[in-house]
Amino acid sequence: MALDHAILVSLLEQPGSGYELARRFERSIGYFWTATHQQIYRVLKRMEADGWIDVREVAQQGRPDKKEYSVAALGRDALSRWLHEPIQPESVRHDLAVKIRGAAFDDPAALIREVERHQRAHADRLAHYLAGEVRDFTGPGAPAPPDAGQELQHVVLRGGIAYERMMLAWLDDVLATLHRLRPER
Amino acid sequence: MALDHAILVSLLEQPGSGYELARRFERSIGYFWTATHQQIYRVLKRMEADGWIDVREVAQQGRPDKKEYSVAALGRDALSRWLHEPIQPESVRHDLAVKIRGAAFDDPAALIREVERHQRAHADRLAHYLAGEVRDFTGPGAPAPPDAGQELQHVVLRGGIAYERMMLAWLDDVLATLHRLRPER
DNA sequence: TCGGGCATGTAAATAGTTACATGATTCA
DNA sequence: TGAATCATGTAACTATTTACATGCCCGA
Repeated sequence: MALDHAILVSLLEQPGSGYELARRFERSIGYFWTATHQQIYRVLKRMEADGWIDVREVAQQGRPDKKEYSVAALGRDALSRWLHEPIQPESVRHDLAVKIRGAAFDDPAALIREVERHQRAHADRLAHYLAGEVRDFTGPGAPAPPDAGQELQHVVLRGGIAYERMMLAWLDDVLATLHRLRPER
Repeated sequence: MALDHAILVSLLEQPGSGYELARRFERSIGYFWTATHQQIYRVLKRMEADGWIDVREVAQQGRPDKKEYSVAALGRDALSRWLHEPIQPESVRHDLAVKIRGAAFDDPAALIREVERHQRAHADRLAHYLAGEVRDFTGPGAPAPPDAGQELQHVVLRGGIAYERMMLAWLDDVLATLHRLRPER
């Protein structure tokens, strides 16, 4: 289970509250590991009880108080242990592929809208990634020379960019296939 | 939840037993939706109780009897309903990306072996996909002209191929980055 | 005063993983 | 005889999702 570890990494990059983590899981780290705030609060509680993370109550002005979590020595050890363990081939969950194969038993043309929707979502995400890359890594405001952490974050982002480009190209292929199968043409 | 639907699609493509489904989920449909036999038997039982699928006891020679499942009208309806519903952006789970970002707080070079392992796994899977493509779709034994079902299965397979190629290229990028970060060099 | 953002949670249901269990047949 | 394949399951645990819940502050 890597939610624990994803949270530890995020807290090492920047300590923060459960709420802040939940927002990071909607962007940034959330692009390769999703989690809702309910899950995050539960895991934070457990990791705190296990001594993996420390809490600090932070009073804020004009906002509710928050609990700022940071990684303790035990948490660092747990992360390190996980990093040195091999991980098994990741399990994929690709609804759209199931739908495409299922379309053979329904109306393939009915999927066109759905595929177009996905294509737009991927195009948006790609644009977002590319903007982030310029902002954080390749633009004039980016730190030079980058440190190891930045290099590693950048290569993960490049993976996201490559993934979105691959998906857009494939969804084009899917659309062309669906159009070819339409009876009326 | 798409496991139900993945099973329905697989049974429409070819009726079969829980055991056979479990093996399909190790190949073919399993490349974009994973499930273990325990999950499959549970879902089959539920779908049978709901009248989505029919069972037929099949006696076999030299093997235990099996229950052959096939999709009933109610199951087809359920699948059709799902196909016409939009699906939400899929949630990603990418352990390796978490590990790479985590490596900033450990020894990045220690990840090299792990990344190489993943690269080999993706290369194997790509070779497997390409062999399947020739066998089922582009080779001389393939049916010509292909029907809609084959076209759709082929486009899903092309997606798998594109994914594996993208991953191999990205893992090269990751390795180059990790090597660049090694202190000794 | 109403909606949205900040902040934290509980409860219930569903899904997924891991471990255990059984029993037949075939092949080395 | 022992391992591998075929075949089906139960039980316990862990993870994830969805729904419900509270309360403060700020700006329109």
